[in-house]
Amino acid sequence: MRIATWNVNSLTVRLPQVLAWLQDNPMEALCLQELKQADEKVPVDAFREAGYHVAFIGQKTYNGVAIISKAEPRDIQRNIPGFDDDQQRVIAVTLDSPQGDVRIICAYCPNGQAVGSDKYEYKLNWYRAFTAFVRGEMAKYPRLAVLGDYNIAPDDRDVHDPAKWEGSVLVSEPERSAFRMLLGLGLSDAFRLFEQEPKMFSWWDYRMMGFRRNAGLRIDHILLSDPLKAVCSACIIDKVPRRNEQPSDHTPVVATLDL
DNA sequence: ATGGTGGAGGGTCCA
Repeated sequence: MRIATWNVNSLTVRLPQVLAWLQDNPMEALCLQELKQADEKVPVDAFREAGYHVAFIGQKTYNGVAIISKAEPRDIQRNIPGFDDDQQRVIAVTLDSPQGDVRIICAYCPNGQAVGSDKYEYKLNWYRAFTAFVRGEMAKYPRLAVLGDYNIAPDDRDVHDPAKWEGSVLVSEPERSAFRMLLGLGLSDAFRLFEQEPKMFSWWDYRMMGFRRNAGLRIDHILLSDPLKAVCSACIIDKVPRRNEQPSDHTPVVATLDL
């Protein structure tokens, strides 16, 4: 099975690109972030016609996440239980696989805006709550994948110009430490299980021709529990959709699981 | 240091 994550920066705008990409790249699960649309606007019918279920939690203007899946989603969890938050950033589902249940968590982690800002503090608090949530999910579901826009570049290999970015939001040490806490639960960054080309990124700023200069960051990740790590045979960043007209500023990350 | 672009929504806010 293949699973993927893609921050689409408005599903209203990007729906045709998502459907076209799924046509070329069938997925057992596709995690979407930044829908930027209310629940009633989520294009459930369009996905159904393409052969997919949709579990989602929408939000007007900002945030909103969805999991597109071939199998019918079960045990849908929206948001982080016990974490009071009006921003819709998390959804989790259980999917059937030949080896048994696979738990999929889709997350749009906060951006943080700038180190020291209120939004930065919110980001670090959010990560504490999210890590506790994932710890609980791991205890319940051995086969767990956590996919999303983490808004953290884990180390300098994931940054086009580490000197320029040093200490700033998305790469600061407290953020990287929060990311390592997640890994510390027993999760592995699927992309780093394999040899990769240098300067591989998943996001490029719209401004200053970021994509043309490959001035990007790797901030979209697929984390796998050990039982899924053991069956993961590939993880790639698909840069093709970033070359579309009217692209998202992010591009999909895909993991292949031999299940 | 500033501002560059894109999305949403009708002000600016967010990324």
